Amino acid sequence: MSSDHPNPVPSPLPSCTPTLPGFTCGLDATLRVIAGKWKPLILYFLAQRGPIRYGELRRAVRDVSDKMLIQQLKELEADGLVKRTDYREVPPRVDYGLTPLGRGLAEALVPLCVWGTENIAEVTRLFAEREAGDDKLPAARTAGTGKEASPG
Amino acid sequence: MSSDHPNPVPSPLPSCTPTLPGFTCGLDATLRVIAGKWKPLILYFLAQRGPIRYGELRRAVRDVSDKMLIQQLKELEADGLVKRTDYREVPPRVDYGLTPLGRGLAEALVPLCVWGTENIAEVTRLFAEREAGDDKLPAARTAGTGKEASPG
DNA sequence: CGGAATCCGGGTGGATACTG
DNA sequence: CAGTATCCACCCGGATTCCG
Repeated sequence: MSSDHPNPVPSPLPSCTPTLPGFTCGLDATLRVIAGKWKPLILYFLAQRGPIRYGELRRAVRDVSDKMLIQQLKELEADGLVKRTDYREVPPRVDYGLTPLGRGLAEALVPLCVWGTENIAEVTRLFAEREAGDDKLPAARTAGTGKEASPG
Repeated sequence: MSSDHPNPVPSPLPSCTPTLPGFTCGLDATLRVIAGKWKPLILYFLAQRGPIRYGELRRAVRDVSDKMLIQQLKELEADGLVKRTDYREVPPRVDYGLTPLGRGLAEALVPLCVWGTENIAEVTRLFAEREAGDDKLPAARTAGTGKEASPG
């Protein structure tokens, strides 16, 4: 069963140092840190636009509620990725920026952003098919990731 | 802590082509594709180990149930990232591999893997503090997104 | 071995109203 | 402006059971 299968064998990716305590691999560790619907987007916007105020961040990350934004920001802050600065003024002024750790993580997101931009046509078409109701995928689609599919 | 400004202005990241139809940016599009607790891990394992059988993949992605693994694989297949091959044998033999599109996405995950590996110490410490019940984070941890990535 | 179907609890996350 | 508090629908995802 070595040479007779129709699947072309791709060249393997660089190793992931799979022997880590508590985590499957480095990717696993990263995924747990950015686990949360809005965290990658938050990190990336903060990286792009520098320390920005709460309201501006909320406008940038569209479709996010106050509750979720605050919640995820608090977690990111507790994880040492985001730094909050309260200027203690009236009216209130608070801004959020990245720590060095957070900036490193944000930079690691760049290839994902590039991939999405380069393959935007494919992705758009895929989501259009999802919306149209695929015959071959009755429940897997609706139960999958259809929640945030409202077009903005 | 170095003697830096409280809010150091980071060097801006490369642009994200923020004017895309339906998506906030390229990163947003990518995130919707890999939305799902196990999808990035699945993609990465498939990229590393080539076309592998179902059982082997399940062993690689630990802590995943059959239901979730199958579900996410189906979505990845429907999205044109994963290719399933059924050899129609008894006992059944099926393997999963990446399409060119999936391969590209998996390669975009490499920096995240690298970041996790390089910062494994920080991440491990953070999660240890979470488990210990942090005094400074009474409710944000328990009510927050501490566990999963909401595939959304 | 490789799946499919069903039940089901709990967490996620949205909406709304309110505060300083 | 920058949050906070509360309610609750909904979906994720685990366990179990059955099929080809």
